[in-house]
Amino acid sequence: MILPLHLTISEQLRDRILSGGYRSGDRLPSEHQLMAEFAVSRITARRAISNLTQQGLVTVKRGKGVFVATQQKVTYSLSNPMVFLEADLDRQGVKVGIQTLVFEAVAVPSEVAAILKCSIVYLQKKILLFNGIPGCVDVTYILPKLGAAYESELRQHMTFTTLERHGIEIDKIDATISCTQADYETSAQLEVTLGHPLIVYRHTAYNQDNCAIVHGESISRGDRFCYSAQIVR
Amino acid sequence: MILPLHLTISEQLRDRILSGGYRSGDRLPSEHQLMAEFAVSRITARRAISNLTQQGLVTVKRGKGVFVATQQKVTYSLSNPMVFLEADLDRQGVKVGIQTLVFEAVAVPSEVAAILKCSIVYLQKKILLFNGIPGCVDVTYILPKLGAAYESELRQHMTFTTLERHGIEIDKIDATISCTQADYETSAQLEVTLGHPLIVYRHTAYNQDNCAIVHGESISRGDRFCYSAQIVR
DNA sequence: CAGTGGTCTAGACCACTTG
DNA sequence: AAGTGGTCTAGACCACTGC
Repeated sequence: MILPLHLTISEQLRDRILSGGYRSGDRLPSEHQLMAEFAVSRITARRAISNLTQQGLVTVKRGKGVFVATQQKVTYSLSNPMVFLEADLDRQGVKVGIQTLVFEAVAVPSEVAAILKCSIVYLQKKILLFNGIPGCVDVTYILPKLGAAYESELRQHMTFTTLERHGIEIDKIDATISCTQADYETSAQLEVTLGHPLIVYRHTAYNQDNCAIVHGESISRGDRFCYSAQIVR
Repeated sequence: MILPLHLTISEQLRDRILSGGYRSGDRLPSEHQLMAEFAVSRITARRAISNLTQQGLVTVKRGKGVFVATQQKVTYSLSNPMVFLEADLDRQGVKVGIQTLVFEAVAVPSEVAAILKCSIVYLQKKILLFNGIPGCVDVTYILPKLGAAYESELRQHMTFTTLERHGIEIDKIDATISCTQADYETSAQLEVTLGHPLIVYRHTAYNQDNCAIVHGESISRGDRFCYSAQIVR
């Protein structure tokens, strides 16, 4: 089994990283140094580095160099009983900031129409900052009555926290977790490379009358975020 | 805001895909056609295609061309009450096949020692096939007594299904869901590109006495798999 | 065989970072 | 100014696909 040059180089660098030869935060050899060390062209050296960034092992800083990535994940519990994001992260010492990009009434998109029985809904797009660093893009559709009533508060706080504060209780959340790859827009918002893995948490919240009142999608950086659950018989 | 050439090209192709100009399964223009259409070098054309594959929008087939990817995800329910993978997927019309790569007694790795109170455990590495196509790499550590007793059956069936069939009931599962990017080995096993997003389901199963009996990690293709949950107050 | 993508080279210019 | 990575070109050879 013969590997392409760029792969043999990136695998060799990977071994050095995983074995501790290069530690977390260390600078890797520059492109020129790699060209000399492995006697390859610049494109091949760059391809090797690209292989490593695609595996999330290193991050590249323009004008500075290539550095071994450091991983530390924040956990959000899906377990019953229900816990809200802000409270859960606060326990882990993470402060959540909110930067609302869009808050407006829109015609309900067709995918959402079957869930929220409405023709007009409020659409909110926001970026969540974890300790000041962008970590999540959230798109939420809210029933018009609720969106209109609590707009100023919704703009600055998490949706569920706001609703609960006004006595609107969430009784049940249906959720799916999947993953995708960052498109250009999202990659810019979350400050990651194109194609960076993202965790998608798609949810629908119901009130006590089993009416869907909120539907949305939270797209978080896969390298910074994970979900936990406890399942019982 | 000026974008690099390769990005303007890939964004333009992306629009054509999302708007339906190119449909699912269609062939995109070849590298040479892109070079002509956008008057760029081959490297730039290739970079544009690479941007699309990194977003999971297209797949490349050597000697044939570049094709718009088709997405269809299989869902695994995390919700209570507990449902096992085989039963859950069977309901969705997906047949699960198992290809065991490793099944052997090993010294317990340090990360696992705190969970399974043992010095020797059975390690099983297997690939799960969904309707014959590789979709998941599973690494499981099993208490030695159980691994030895049911080896032949464990090799060919899902762990929990086998244990339940022998009266060993799982009472609780602690799980986390995160995502990563395929390294070279995993990318070869799951037939994806380096860096492909993967969903990691890390779990510990406990019996009625609240003893951990199984600990493991299922790494699934992010483009084929997702998890669902229902959370109640 | 022609057409496709995969790998690789040498060399150029630009933008950002640091001293 | 020197060093870093980012973009881009032109051109070569190879391996796989299908006719």
